[in-house]
Amino acid sequence: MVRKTKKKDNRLESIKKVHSKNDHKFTTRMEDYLEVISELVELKGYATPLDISKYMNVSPPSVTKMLRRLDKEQYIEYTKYRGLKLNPKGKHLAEEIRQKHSDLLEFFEMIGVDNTTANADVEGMEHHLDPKTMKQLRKFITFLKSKPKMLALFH
Amino acid sequence: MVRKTKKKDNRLESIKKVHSKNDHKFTTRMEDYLEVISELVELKGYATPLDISKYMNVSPPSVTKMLRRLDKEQYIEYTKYRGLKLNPKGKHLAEEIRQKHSDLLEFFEMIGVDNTTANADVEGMEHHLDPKTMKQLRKFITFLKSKPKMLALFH
DNA sequence: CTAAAAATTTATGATTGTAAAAAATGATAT
DNA sequence: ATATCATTTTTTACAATCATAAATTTTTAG
Repeated sequence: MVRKTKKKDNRLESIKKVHSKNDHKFTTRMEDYLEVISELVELKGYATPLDISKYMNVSPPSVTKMLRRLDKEQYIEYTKYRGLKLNPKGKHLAEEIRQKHSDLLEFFEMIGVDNTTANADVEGMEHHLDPKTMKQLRKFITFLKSKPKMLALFH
Repeated sequence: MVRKTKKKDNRLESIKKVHSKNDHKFTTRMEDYLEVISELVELKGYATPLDISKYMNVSPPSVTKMLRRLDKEQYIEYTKYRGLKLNPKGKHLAEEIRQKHSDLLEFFEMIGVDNTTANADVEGMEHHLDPKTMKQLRKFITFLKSKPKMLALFH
């Protein structure tokens, strides 16, 4: 009796802890933009507001506003009409997200999730995973890769 | 050359697809509230605005507003000052989230993520996973459980 | 030097949050 | 049983984030 209550209580307590205000300066939306910007820079060497708007599926004015925000918070250096450059801070964060994205995608495809679904899920999830979790996941992926026969058994 | 560009393009295309407007009637915030409400109902038989506000870490007025929204969208039946009841629609959604939560938690703990971290990550992720992905994950968890020696090898 | 394209500004809307004030409920003391 | 008072709940007024449409400005291409 007490045990059961205790367990549920813990669950609610966990949920509560998660919902407590975190003083993060960056929102997941900022991360989304940063990821797209970083992909574009990687791909073409630069990122225009129009391209960003296309891949974020938002209107150009939304992009302009976010660019100002990202500049103010030092993730990018942005000069209006002149373009933008990722700052070290932004580069670092984008790299972290890209790494998470890759790892999660690899894992999902390993366990048989189709590419489209995996990409969609990863895009939603990637902002919410602790480095500790990612470390364990990477370790596990490596382990799985070292046991190809085992994974074959699963499929 | 072309190959590399092609691959990156696909990645951006995937990201784009994910950010396209989905006409979901419910936001992840609504899901968060619904989850807490469902936990409270499970635990105490009812959910008061004050309790909800405590576990969501928001102020009571925020709760009142969300309750109206959830009522309008038919997830709960809410009569002011009188309490609330989960509708089938809300019950179903909450159950789905709880199931995801449990499964994800189980998996993370299997691969060695501590309970606190796992709970935090799961709370953030759970709203973003496709049923197809969850199905594969459950299948994989079952598989792992059937191979305890293998998992021991990982740890 | 234009005309088209791209980028930005302005005005505004939806969602989600708060603080402070008001209203309703419920518990207690007579 | 009811008047009173503390607690809970709701309303009101307003803020932050992120979005858009329409108008404007800047850049760029011919």
